[in-house]
Amino acid sequence: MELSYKKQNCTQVNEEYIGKECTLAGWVSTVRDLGGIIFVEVRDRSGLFQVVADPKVNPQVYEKFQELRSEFVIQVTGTISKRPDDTINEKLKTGTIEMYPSSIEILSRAIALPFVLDDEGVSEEVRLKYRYLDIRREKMLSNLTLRHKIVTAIRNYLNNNDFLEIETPNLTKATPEGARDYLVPSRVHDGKFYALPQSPQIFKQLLMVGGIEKYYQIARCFRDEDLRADRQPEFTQVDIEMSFVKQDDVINMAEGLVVDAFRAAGVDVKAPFKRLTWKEAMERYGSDKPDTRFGLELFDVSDIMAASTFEAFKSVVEKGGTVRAIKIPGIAGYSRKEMDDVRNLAISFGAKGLAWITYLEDGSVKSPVFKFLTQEQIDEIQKRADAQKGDIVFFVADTHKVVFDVLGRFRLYFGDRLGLIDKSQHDLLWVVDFPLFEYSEEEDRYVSVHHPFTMPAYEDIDKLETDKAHVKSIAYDVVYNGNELGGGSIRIHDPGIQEKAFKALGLSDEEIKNKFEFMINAFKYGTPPHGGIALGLDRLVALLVRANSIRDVIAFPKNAQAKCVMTQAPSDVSEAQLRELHIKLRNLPKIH
RNA sequence: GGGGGCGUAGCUCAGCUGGUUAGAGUGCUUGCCUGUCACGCAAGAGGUCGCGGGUUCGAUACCCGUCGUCCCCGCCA
Repeated sequence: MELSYKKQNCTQVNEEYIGKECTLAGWVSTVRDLGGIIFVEVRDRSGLFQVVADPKVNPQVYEKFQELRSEFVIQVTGTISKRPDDTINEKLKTGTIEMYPSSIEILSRAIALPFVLDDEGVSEEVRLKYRYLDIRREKMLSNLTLRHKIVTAIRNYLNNNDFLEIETPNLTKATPEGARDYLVPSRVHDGKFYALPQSPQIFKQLLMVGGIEKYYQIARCFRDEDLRADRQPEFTQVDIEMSFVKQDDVINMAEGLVVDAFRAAGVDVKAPFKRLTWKEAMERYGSDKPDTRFGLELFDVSDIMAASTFEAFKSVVEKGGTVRAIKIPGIAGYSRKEMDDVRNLAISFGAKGLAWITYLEDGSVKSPVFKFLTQEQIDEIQKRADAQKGDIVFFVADTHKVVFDVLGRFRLYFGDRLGLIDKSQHDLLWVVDFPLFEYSEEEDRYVSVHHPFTMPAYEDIDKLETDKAHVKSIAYDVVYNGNELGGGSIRIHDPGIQEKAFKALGLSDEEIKNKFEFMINAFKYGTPPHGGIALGLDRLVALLVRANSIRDVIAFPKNAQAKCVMTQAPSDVSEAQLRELHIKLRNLPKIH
């Protein structure tokens, strides 16, 4: 596209343009003033192009070039020429050609930048404060470009499969469960608040009631929780819902989408992906998002410990807990201090203690728990672990939840520390058959693992009233290299089952009516069986560009304190604005 | 809410066991330089050592507090 100020992009110009006139516009990337001749690299989004000012060729242009400084915005027009053979720069796409401009226009000047653009070591704090400059960096440009390509691939895939892209409200109703809401006060309605959506969940289900059948949205979601490297208060989900589907339909659709999204990032993966049940994932890897690029699988020794004289472990099993173990190869030589560190690590992960058996290189075997075990029991453990000289087997006894959590983290820790993870792999899998509920100690009731609209497994519907802990759900997560890319479920489309599900969560009739009446009503008017999935776009892109933080794939992210260091949001507002919103602060901000 | 790391020039950092004039690289400014591409050479400007308090004859350094920032746990249906 030819623009008024610019007829070519920098890297569009190639040797075919030699002898032709071009007009480039962009930023001054570098000025190399050799005294009698000045070289300037012009940068636009496409890349770099060298222009040369020689007083013998054009004294007026040379004079103007002496004014140029880094990041000035300029327009140059001139004929493209081949560089002398010995001055070709192979690092540059346009390194065989250059321009001696016949005219130069300074479109805008720039003061000295707060940091050097090609310096990789600049702190994130500075980068975020001047994000508009940070975005000029090649790395950020390529991250945002790849994000665009991935979104484009996703849109193409869904459009080609007959989906409609539909927007849902950002001003909506506070949701009862889940994350904390961002609230938006209503000026029109004194004392009332909208909430920003944590996800378009309810609306996309109502679109199914509305007969849309196949919906998607690149949806902004908001959660007022503490941040992490991979969590922002506002983030983007690829939100999808389909009617007349069972689990395999959604999974097949999503696999095609992930394959296309990865291809857009230059990564070839093949569908179908592996599938693990939630139970298998927990028992083998201690995680519902297992990284299966390496082994170190957990194994069960509850039966052995229950038969031992080791009271601490025995009693755990008798109370319904479990004792599981993990074999870590080649660390039997750990010093006393290293073992103390390992034990402290286990405790920091939530273990009450840590037991182990060390298989020393000299063939001897040592353990603080041998006195509680018979030789047969010791042999059986070695057999299950397939322990060799140099290995250590660690044991944790507690509730299933704690044991899996501790050993799962142990596994990741040692996988990383021992360099067992093949970073070149692209390990994609589904975790299916999640439990529908989990018990919340804090609230002393069962809460949804996924959300309250998740369909129970057909064979478990009876258990909604009798055995909540063992109700499986038709919910599935897609996992990439040990990271949750997304998850979804088949939804309840039967008002009767939905009511049972709400009751199982301990919601009273009144609460159900207040919070979900519109939804229950909607479902009375003919609701297709439906289900869907949501994929975390920021995390997906961050993983594919191997960024340390999703902030690196978001143009204007918040920092870890949920502040925008560039705009200083969130900020105080005027008393007048508050009054209009009928809001009185408990602690007024300091006068400024 | 809890734990840990960091805070010294515009940027990235060094600074010994507490010692008198706080350094380097880079960026910036100026001068010289006609084929550079991390141009080179030279000179110069640039500091509330985050802030407050304490210990001390003396604190950038030690202690306490506080603020900022990053990571992790909790939390994130």
